[in-house]
Amino acid sequence: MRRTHSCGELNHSHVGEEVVLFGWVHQRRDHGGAIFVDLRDREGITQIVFDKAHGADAHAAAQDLRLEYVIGVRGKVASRGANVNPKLPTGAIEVHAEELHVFNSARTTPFVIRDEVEASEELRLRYRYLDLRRPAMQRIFHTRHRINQVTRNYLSSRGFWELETPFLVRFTPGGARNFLVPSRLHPGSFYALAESPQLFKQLYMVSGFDRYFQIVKCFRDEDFRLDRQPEFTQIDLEMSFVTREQVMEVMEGLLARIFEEVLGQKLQLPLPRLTYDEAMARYGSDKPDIRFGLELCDVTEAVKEAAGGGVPVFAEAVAAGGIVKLLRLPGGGGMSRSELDKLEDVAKSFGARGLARAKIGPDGSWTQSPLAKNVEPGLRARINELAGAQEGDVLLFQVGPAKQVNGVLGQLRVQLGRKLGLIPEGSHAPLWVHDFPLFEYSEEHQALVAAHHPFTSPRPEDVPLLSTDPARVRSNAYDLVLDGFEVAGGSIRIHDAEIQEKVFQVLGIGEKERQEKFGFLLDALSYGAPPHGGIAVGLDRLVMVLVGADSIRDVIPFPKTQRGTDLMTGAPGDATPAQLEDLHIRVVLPEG
RNA sequence: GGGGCGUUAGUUAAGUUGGUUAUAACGCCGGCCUGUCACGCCGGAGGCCACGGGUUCGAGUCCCGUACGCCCCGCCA
Repeated sequence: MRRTHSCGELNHSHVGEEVVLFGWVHQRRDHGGAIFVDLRDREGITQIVFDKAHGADAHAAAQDLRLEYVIGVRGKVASRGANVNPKLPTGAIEVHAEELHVFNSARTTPFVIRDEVEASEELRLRYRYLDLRRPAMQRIFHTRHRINQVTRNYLSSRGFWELETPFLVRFTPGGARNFLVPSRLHPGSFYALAESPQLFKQLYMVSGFDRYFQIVKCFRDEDFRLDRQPEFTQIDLEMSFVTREQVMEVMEGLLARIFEEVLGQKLQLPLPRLTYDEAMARYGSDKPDIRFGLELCDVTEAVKEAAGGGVPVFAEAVAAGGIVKLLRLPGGGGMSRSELDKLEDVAKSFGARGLARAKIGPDGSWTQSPLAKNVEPGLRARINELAGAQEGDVLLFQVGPAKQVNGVLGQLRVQLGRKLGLIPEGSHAPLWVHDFPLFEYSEEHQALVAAHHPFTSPRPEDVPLLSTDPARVRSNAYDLVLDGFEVAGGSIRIHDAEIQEKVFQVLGIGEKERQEKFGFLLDALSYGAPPHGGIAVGLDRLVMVLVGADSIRDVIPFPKTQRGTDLMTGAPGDATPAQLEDLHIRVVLPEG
């Protein structure tokens, strides 16, 4: 037997043809004289009918079929007349089996291979090859394939060359923790698995390749989140002789093509933009989900003018240089005390000390709030005015350092937006966030560190600040944000030796350290480097958002669990003493 | 490193203030059935209640610890 068609393509036009289908037994309905089998392959499901009239031997053999047997069927395509199954694309026809061949039987699977049957994720990961049989999973990876294809076609058409970079690289400090690979030939020396192709793509620009892209794995030994895995894929690109506008234009074009191809949606270009400061002020996040409102309201100035307005925590916060912001929940006054208490617990889990609140009563009075007793009417009225508070609303306050206040309210906003059903189903809202600070203060190092990486260029108008007030320098960096996820980030790099020198000074990286760590790149930049910049897309995250998956694991074929293990293969595993000896490695396990 | 939630037939879940034989659905096995399509009907098998301690006359249920899974903080230039 040789396959003539897939299980997803037969329709009325094939009626009367003899066909051969191969696939898995998806469902079996035995009516005695007739046995119906839904045959499944990658492309779809076709109903096969076994009965004595069309094939007595086949009908007899079909009685032994069980779920997930792998079979081949030869038979004639027949119309189902009025008895169509509207749920199947092939529902207008069926195949009357004349010959059945069983390629392989199958043990009873740990879970039924069907979209509606939800097994625990743990079990799905242990039997990932079975989980991947589910049509819903196959659709995801087909989508992922199409995004790859669109990306290659689009970027090639825009003059980009697909070029590769090494995974085994020299360890470079800063940034994500690297996975280390011991060198057998150089005892005591290690490669690092590349956390990104960053330095190599810049070298391609120095080499004159002009426009590079790559769909590439990156490795980062950091803790996991629902959108973070230790190995993930980037669509990485870099361009010579461009401004950030040109990089953004290419990226927007790519995203628009992907939206059109995958969702059939036209994307309105150019995309909206927010500065980092604006994003933090209005949404409390540098990756805001702008599919819904519920914006934060800053009342710091009003509190300052009123000298705390009789509320001790307000007064303390502004005296210490902190801020006061609130989230107004329209109609939130209907929430019960315990609901609000739960919200306070949520806020605490985000690092808040508490969650002061006020329900708005008639005439703008505040009720059910410790604030209500203390607050001066003048400040209360001003805050109500700034927040647009109406009777029946509830105001949720955070006071303290800006970073904490924005962090807590920003996360609370997302949680509430989801809980209150403010996010329109199936909608997407991409935007740019730009003008990030070039440096940020690291508590750990008690010093300014690069917010992006040390080769990110400052905004030209901020260059003078490098010597006077480096903390205020904004960068030529930009993130593409989609529905609350950072799906791409990039920057225009420094190609001017003088500016690079100043950045290193701010970062406290001396001559010796530079040569040691980045010498090859600095050398390269000194031999005639074009102005250049680029961006890298987190492909897994993008796919996750576009297909509506709950986690990045659903769009990676063989992902790791949160503790970094592969439940199917058992990785990571032990090394043999001989392997360790070869690598000149001795294992010292932690105590206990 | 820290916080939270979970773990009961093959699977997904229920299991009351601690109380006799731990339920259901799907799956599995056997039988019947020629128009089902989440087929239907009849019958059956299937349990170290994650693991280890403890409290108690008595623990799936209460307490402590461990393992595993998930979510979050830190971390992710």
